[in-house]
Amino acid sequence: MTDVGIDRLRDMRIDRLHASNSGGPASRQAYRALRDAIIATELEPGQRLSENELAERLAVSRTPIREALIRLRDDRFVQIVPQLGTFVTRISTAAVEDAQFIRESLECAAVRLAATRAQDGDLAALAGLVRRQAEVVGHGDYERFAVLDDEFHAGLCELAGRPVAWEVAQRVKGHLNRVRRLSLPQPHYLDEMVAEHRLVLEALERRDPDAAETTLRHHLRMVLSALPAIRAQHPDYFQDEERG
Amino acid sequence: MTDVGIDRLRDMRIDRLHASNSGGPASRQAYRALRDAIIATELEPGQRLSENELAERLAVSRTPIREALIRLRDDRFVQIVPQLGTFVTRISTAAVEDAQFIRESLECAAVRLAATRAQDGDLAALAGLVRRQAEVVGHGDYERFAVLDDEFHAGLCELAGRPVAWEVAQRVKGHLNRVRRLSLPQPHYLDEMVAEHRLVLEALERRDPDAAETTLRHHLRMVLSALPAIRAQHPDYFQDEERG
DNA sequence: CCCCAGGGGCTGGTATGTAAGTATGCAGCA
DNA sequence: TGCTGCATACTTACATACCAGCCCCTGGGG
Repeated sequence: MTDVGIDRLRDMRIDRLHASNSGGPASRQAYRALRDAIIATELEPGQRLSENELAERLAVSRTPIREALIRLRDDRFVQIVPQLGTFVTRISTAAVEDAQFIRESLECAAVRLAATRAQDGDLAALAGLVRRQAEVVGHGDYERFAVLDDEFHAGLCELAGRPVAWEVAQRVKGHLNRVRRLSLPQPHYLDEMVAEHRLVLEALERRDPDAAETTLRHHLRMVLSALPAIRAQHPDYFQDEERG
Repeated sequence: MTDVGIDRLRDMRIDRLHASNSGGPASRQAYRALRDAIIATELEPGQRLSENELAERLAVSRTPIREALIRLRDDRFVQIVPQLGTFVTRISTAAVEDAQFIRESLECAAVRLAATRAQDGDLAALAGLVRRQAEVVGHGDYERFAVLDDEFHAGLCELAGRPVAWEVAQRVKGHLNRVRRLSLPQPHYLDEMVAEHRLVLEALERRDPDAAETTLRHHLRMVLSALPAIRAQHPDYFQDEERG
């Protein structure tokens, strides 16, 4: 396990801690700040972290930092090796596929439920969401689209009466987002996303569980298509040379 | 939120900490000990926990206890209220159904994969497992069966090439186990379990994903059938009076 | 020149101390 | 009798201090 160099730690934008993460206890703020930084690869895969350094940089003691790192370890975003160090996990093809499997299983099961339970009013709200997505894509606002995208998928689980499905999916989704961030967003890619959202929505309006599931599954798998290209571009970010 | 009384804490069998949980750092041992105690309702739903009391009882400092409680909160087994106390979560019908949904979604997706990927040798191993289950049920060994049951479901995910599915399922399964422990095990119930395992196995041997999924889904839902009776028997263990 | 032994400086794991906030019970008053 | 307000004894959240173990570098011997 090579050390990328702790100097990179200085690249992390700690102002994240004072931005959207300002709510709640320090440990939770630290968790969000570190998680965001890892997903954005501001903290690079393989990089060694130091509890002391992080504590100093985020202006808190080691205790909340430690609690944040424990949660990140459960999320598999860091690997804690006693008496050696804490490392940002390298991207593993297997781990990404695991995350994809979990998300796909949960969301597809949810969308089937949604197709049978959804009320017209709920679907109208979802339709409005898709329209707004089309808008922001027109303006090339990638960040805003990411938020609306999350809201769409959260909405699906909500409609199914299983918001917990989205909570779990969101936790593993970080691994997918880290990969997605490495590929430059292409406008035409975003258009496809919105179009597929629309297809899912239409299947729901027809109360067709099979079509909804099939469409959503295809939609969710788009993310993985960019994986090989990214691994070729950033081989040092991956831990597996061969297909795992 | 009423306090059941901290005296109940003394009921917890701390020797658990020195039994199967002896491996690893103290924080992990504490986590397992507390989790086991909660699932076995040695720590009762709604009961207030004290970091100091637990630390004293498990003969460690408050730090590892605290880290264990944080993990348990992520698992939704305890609820931490700042400056007030930490409480064992009451059983929530909604939470149990959530856990059931997640487990069912993941395992059913896995068993479909297993039906297409399984090698003959793997299936033979699984068959041996089912045979051993029949044996221990014959001896009325409930504890041993629980272990073999876990191994069976873990094996399904393994065959699918998605061991992570079982890891996630196992974490939420604690909520289901806590309910199951409250219902007295009936020998004929165990026989049914083994029979259904056999049905799943046969579907796999036929490489029939649909049958495997349907059978497994029915099997997994057996646990929930006891829920209303348990709620009637232990109303104080539940947080929801109505169906939620 | 090469190899190996040892010490210093890290690491995470644990223990303990400090601060801030809430429920509770009792004292005093209407 | 019933209500109000304060002192107190808890709680968690956070900060600090200490410990054991590993890495690495360096200096001395072969």
